[in-house]
Amino acid sequence: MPRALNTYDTFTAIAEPKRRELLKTLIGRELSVDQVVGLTKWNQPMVSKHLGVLKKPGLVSERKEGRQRIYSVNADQLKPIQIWVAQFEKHWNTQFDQLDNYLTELQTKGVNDE
Amino acid sequence: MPRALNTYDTFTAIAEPKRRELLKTLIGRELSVDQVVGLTKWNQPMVSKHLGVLKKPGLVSERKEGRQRIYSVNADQLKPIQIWVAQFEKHWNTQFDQLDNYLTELQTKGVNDE
DNA sequence: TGCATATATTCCTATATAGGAATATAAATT
DNA sequence: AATTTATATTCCTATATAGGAATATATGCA
Repeated sequence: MPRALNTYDTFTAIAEPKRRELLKTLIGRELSVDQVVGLTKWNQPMVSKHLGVLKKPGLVSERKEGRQRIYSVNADQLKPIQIWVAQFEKHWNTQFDQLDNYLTELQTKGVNDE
Repeated sequence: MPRALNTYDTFTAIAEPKRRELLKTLIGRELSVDQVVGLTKWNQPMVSKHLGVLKKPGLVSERKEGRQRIYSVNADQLKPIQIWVAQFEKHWNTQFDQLDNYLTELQTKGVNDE
């Protein structure tokens, strides 16, 4: 079998790079599907489909306005992720120089998945 | 196509509930495969396979000791997740009562994916 | 009503992959 | 060497699902 039958919880939704990109595109603003298409250069059905997946666990909300659908991020829905990761925080390597190295490296190379 | 060809980055690795459970089991201690089998009650090949997936993005490390392989979590590898989620933090609903409700709810019902 | 615009859905295909069963490898012990 | 113990791998199957193409739906406008 593939990933368990439940699929499309928050963790699964953000496992897909395109959907992370989509969420980032929507940060702090409301966009119609067409505007997202313009920004991402993806074809329209692809945008609609990924937005649909993000909608299932409530990561995005949708609002009708004329014939447009305006989407926005429900950032709150990422809290479960944050909380889950936080369990591991106290076991991070907390030495300052290493954290510093890490951040420097990020600035230099960029994060893999933004 | 399924999820992009890259698969098995950190985000994908933790999208699987069993693997999250596995990581949690390993927090703060070193365990042999057999010990993990004992704790999880999964069959041995399943444990080995999931550990293998977690090893690819470096979420766990493995060390030989006799005929055992001792696994431990590299919590640091979850930083990219933390950093990615942090982009959205400032857009969270920050009202105290709501956060409080949320935490209370967590205590009551437990988190969906622990 | 008819047409244009905006978005969603359906159909299709390729492929990743979780899980089970069986087997292979590797190390220790006798 | 043979056996036992610990772990990994291979083979198989079912299924989820990303992406493309085509189509459907829904709304607004002339």
